[in-house]
Amino acid sequence: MLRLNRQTDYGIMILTCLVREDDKAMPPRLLSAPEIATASGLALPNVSKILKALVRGGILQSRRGVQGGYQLSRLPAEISIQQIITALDGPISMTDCAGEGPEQCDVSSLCPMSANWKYINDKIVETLESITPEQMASPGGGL
Amino acid sequence: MLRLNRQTDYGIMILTCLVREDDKAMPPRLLSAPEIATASGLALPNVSKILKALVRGGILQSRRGVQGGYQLSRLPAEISIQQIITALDGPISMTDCAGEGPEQCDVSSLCPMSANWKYINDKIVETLESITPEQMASPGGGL
DNA sequence: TCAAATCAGGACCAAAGTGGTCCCCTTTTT
DNA sequence: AAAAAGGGGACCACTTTGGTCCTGATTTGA
Repeated sequence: MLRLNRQTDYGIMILTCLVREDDKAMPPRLLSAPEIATASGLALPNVSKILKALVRGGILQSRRGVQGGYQLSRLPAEISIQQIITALDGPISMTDCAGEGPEQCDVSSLCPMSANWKYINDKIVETLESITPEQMASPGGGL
Repeated sequence: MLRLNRQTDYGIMILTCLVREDDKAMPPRLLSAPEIATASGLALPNVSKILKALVRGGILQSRRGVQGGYQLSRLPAEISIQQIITALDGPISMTDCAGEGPEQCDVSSLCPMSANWKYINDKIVETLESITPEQMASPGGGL
């Protein structure tokens, strides 16, 4: 069905929450995992797992300890859906041929499809790169 | 990883084979599943399964009996990657929200993301609709 | 200095999905 | 009637996903 996995879907929901909060509070304060779980309506353990992945992906920054929590690591406008997908689901790669790095395809040098798959892949990445969670949060979104 | 399943990948390979054959033979002749398996280098049982799905999806026509086989059900230029994906993997639907039909999301009328997901989904469908297996078969492909 | 709060990392398991093969039936030709 | 095809689906091993939980490391502040 060419569907994002659910973690990624949740991740985007979470980011839209955080972007909205980030907008409100100036300077932006840290939100703890339990707070984010409540705000998003998702279960804490799962939210926690997703937040950690978003930190690893460089989208969020975290601070441990009392009064610790998470915050965006850059401006909302500089975060794209594409980046979130990559953090939670790995790089987009429609087929083996479309992926980066050493090709597994035994005849990659001969196969004409390889280059075309890369092109298609890039097109989709481009589309997802152009959309921010900020836009996702508003009904019209300009989309 | 946002990857097509392997059946779909194979399906596109098979279609590029068929398009090439269709080009050669005038009038186009039927190709049997074993012939297509040989031409594509894939295992017969699997090829057979995929061909059946492509018939159900309206992309191929089949004829049973001796001298039976498969052929394109319309001109190569009228077949898109998108159609093949839909036949073998169901309609593209990045999230539950992005899908057609009755929404499962409990707050679809409130959720601002729903409309935006549909927009993103459409964009991707559009991209895949614009590419034909004919293009996939050529190294440059114009892509 | 110690307890509480908070994130980090990963183990773990049930459930679902995928990939691939095979079987039996129907249709068509000779 | 026999042989050559496709149609439909069952079946199962394997992998992936979704979700929870546990243990350890850090930070704050009383």
